[in-house]
Amino acid sequence: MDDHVSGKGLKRAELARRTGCNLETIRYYEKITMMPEPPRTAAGYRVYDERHVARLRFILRGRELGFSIDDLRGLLGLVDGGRQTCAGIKAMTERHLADIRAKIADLQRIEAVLDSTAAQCSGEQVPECPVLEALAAR
Amino acid sequence: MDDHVSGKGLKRAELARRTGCNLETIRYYEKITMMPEPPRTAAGYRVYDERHVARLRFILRGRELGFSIDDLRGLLGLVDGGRQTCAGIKAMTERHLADIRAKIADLQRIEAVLDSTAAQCSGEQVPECPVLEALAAR
DNA sequence: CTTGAGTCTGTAGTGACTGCAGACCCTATT
DNA sequence: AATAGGGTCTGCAGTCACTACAGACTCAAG
Repeated sequence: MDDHVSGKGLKRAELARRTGCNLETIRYYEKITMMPEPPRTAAGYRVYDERHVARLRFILRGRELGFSIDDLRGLLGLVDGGRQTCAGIKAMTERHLADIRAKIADLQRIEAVLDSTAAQCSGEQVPECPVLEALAAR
Repeated sequence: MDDHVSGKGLKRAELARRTGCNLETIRYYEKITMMPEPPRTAAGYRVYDERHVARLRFILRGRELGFSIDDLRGLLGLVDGGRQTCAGIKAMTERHLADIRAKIADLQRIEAVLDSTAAQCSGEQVPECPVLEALAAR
């Protein structure tokens, strides 16, 4: 073991497990500079610590909330720079919130169409299916 | 002009305009066999007719409603084959509806998080921004 | 000392497009 | 008839955010 101090020095798989991130995605985030290059063991194995865990969780959570990689780069830039203009973050969040709401509205419209057309389906083998007609209609 | 009969024989740009589809996407749909290869003029220009318009609208509408290309391939296969088992289509639609509903639920959860955290933003330049903390939290 | 699991690298594939370069072609104007 | 401009053709590269793989290496356990 390169480290035997309790809890310190995670390998890639361990970081993946602790964050729920896909193994390869960690390497990908490093490549696109979303994650810093971690120190390595003599053999070249990546060694992560708690700050890496926190940062990766931040990224994953942001992605879960629908922020793009670029949005998160902005957010992380603020964190890294230390000068967090809360107003800026708020504005960004609110833009994003508007996006989310638009998406919800879209999906609800789709839901209504699908729901009403599926309800009309007899299940029989008929030449015209209401779902197909709903798709064809304009 | 290759055709001068009213309304017949659309060129690619015209099909794009009439359906709202991107010009290149038409060619893409042809390549992945979602759209049939249309007849060509002597010079090699694609010539579309009303059936192409209808089919492309069907595809675009389906995509708008969140069906994948593969879903639509299935749907179109039924249409093309003539043997439309309405029950099958209904089942597919209902699976898809469940997906849509799950997506709506997800987005609403995200909306709630973003909304409440953005609301806490003072707009001042503080060391800790609630949005950032919401992201970091787990 | 071997075996099996984990890690390393670079690269290719995914889905659903979108964009571009360079060669043709067609129409209208000079 | 020559030319200028648009539209169209082709193949291929790029996008986004990953995900998967092949082949070489390293490490700990039996």
